[in-house]
Amino acid sequence: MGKRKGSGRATITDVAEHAGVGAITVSRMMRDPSKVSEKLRIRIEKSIKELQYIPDPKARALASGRADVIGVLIPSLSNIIFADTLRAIHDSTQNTPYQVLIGNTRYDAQEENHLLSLFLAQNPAALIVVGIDQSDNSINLLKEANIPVVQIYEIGPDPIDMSVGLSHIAASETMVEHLLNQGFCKIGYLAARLDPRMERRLEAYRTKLNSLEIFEPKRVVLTNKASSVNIGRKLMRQLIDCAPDTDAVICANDDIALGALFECLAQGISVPEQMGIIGFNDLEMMQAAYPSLTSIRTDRYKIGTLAVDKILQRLNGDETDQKQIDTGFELIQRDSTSRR
Amino acid sequence: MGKRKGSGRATITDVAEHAGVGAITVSRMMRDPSKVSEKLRIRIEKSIKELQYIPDPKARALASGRADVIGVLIPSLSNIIFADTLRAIHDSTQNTPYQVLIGNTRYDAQEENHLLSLFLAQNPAALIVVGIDQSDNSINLLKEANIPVVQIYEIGPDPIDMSVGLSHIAASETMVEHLLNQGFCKIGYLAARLDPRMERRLEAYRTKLNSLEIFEPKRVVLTNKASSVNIGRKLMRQLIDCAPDTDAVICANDDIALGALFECLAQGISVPEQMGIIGFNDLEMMQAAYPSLTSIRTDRYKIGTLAVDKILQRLNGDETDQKQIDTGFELIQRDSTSRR
DNA sequence: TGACAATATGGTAGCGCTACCATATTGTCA
DNA sequence: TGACAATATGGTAGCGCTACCATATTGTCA
Repeated sequence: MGKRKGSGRATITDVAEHAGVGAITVSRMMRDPSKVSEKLRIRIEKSIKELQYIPDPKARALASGRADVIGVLIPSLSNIIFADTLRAIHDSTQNTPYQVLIGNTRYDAQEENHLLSLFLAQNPAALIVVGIDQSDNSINLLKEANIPVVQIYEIGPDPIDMSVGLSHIAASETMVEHLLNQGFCKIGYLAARLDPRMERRLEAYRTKLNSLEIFEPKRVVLTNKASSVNIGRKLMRQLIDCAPDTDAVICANDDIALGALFECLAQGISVPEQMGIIGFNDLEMMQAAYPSLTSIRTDRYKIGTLAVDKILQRLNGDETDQKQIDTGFELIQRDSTSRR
Repeated sequence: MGKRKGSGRATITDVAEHAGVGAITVSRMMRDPSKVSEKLRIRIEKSIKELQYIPDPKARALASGRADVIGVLIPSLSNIIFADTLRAIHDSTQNTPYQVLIGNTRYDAQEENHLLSLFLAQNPAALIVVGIDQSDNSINLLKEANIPVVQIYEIGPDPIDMSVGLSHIAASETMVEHLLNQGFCKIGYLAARLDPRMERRLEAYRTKLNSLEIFEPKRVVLTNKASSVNIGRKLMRQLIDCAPDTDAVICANDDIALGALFECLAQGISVPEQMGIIGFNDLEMMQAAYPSLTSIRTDRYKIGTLAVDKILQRLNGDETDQKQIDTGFELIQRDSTSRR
């Protein structure tokens, strides 16, 4: 008798003995049934069912040197934006052998680097990271890992491997242009704690307004606190106090936009007549708000789906021609900015 | 030379050789430094640093028969409610060796059962599941697994092992009583696709109103679609059409409550004068809304924290006296129901 | 029909750890 | 100082798979 107690569950050896075949044949049959004759296939399948055999992924990973794991590093677990993409990633891996492992970087490059080391120690099949602002250290780890890597949400000039996202600069410019087209000209900006993508949008707004010589620093209201609807209200209140002639606000995201709307409602400021409001992400609530809120729609579910698609393609050996996918964005115009 | 290529990274054997000790001593030192003399400890630590050694969790798990993994099965990835708890679980496991593995059951008992089998094949250290309505099959798997199991969000009469949550029946009764106390008496109910906890709350509302002989079926508006702010608007519209004399609504969650508020704003129905609105969960936006929205605060972060605490206690060998924790709830009264 | 290729199956060793046991070293007490 | 316990360290085998190679079986063609 062995001196080491196993898990108690059936192993591949049990199945092999039960079916009267070699263990390796069972292994083959599980990974690619076409490599085993029909006769044995049926016998093995029967044994698997009878013994309720479920392969042990960690033994598999140890033996093959590759875990059927896709690591995902996201900056926040309680941000619905990332949750939408996570859902897509889970959905897309649903009928594959791949398991999703989530790491929360808390918007911290060092934490990202640390998690990356931990994840790589598990030989993941692929990795998904958010944004294009990884530390040099992380970039090296990712490149040396020699596995498919997808950067999501933003596309930039020099992807580590593949990327799926959009240009936040272009999106920001579109927001400004839309407001100008609607006749707004004293355009403010509300933003809470900035992530790199928000920073890029804010910067693009500044650049754009500067180029038109209509940029006024007093209309930019920032805080270091995390985004929230309440913060949106506070920022709006502050803006109205400091620059009461402001006629529209670009909000760093939809939560802030909703807060801005509530503050206008509370102060009796009519939207869009006295104040235009535009958000970013187009959360579902933007359409339901009254007045409904204009926003930039970003297809976060699609980003996750495409990221996994790219990864699976590569893992299946298909070289991708397209290393960078621009998922674009769409300005959804609603009441909150419709003046004409 | 070995015929099998390793990962390329340093292994425990490399560290052992480098430090001039046995591999098992390195293993010991990593898991419990106090079991190794200071002399060797320092030497091994130096070697670990120089070789940048990171232990391979899957090899560790295979050898020890137990993975440092806490499995979490949640019904939805894009529901902020679960995200809050997930964040707590991640935060609480941050400085432990445990990794969090998330499964998305999509509110489907069969999928839950399937994921459970897959998770158990990995010998997780513990499991967290949502609610108390697991299938018999799942309950058996969980009991046979012989590991700490925590059911979260709801507490019931017969926990599988441990549970951390609240009584949704009591919460619902509190909502009804609050509305009655505020002078509302024609109380409606708006709900989208029901999960078991929502069902329990709806049922408690029915029972309560029936016992007071003021229950009227026409005031209950339901749909099979998923909860959303837009659905909240639609349900409210429907309620106003079918039962225009309704003077307050209990909403299955905050999204629906926010939608109900917007519909009232759109129709010029004053809140709370003509219509009281109460939500459930107390999302951050409830406070920021105008008028602000009454809701039941549930401490979702704390639920996650306590669940992990209980698990870590048990994994450390401390038997818990308290197998069931009632995290309670708090009715946060705001403008939307404040009549007096 | 024989030579060879293609296909199907299996044995062995090894992935990187730790459980289990053995042994060497140190400390404690009469 | 000797006997024994406590402490520190190490060797070996095994966790449950699969890579790699070997061999048996079948098919194909001149």
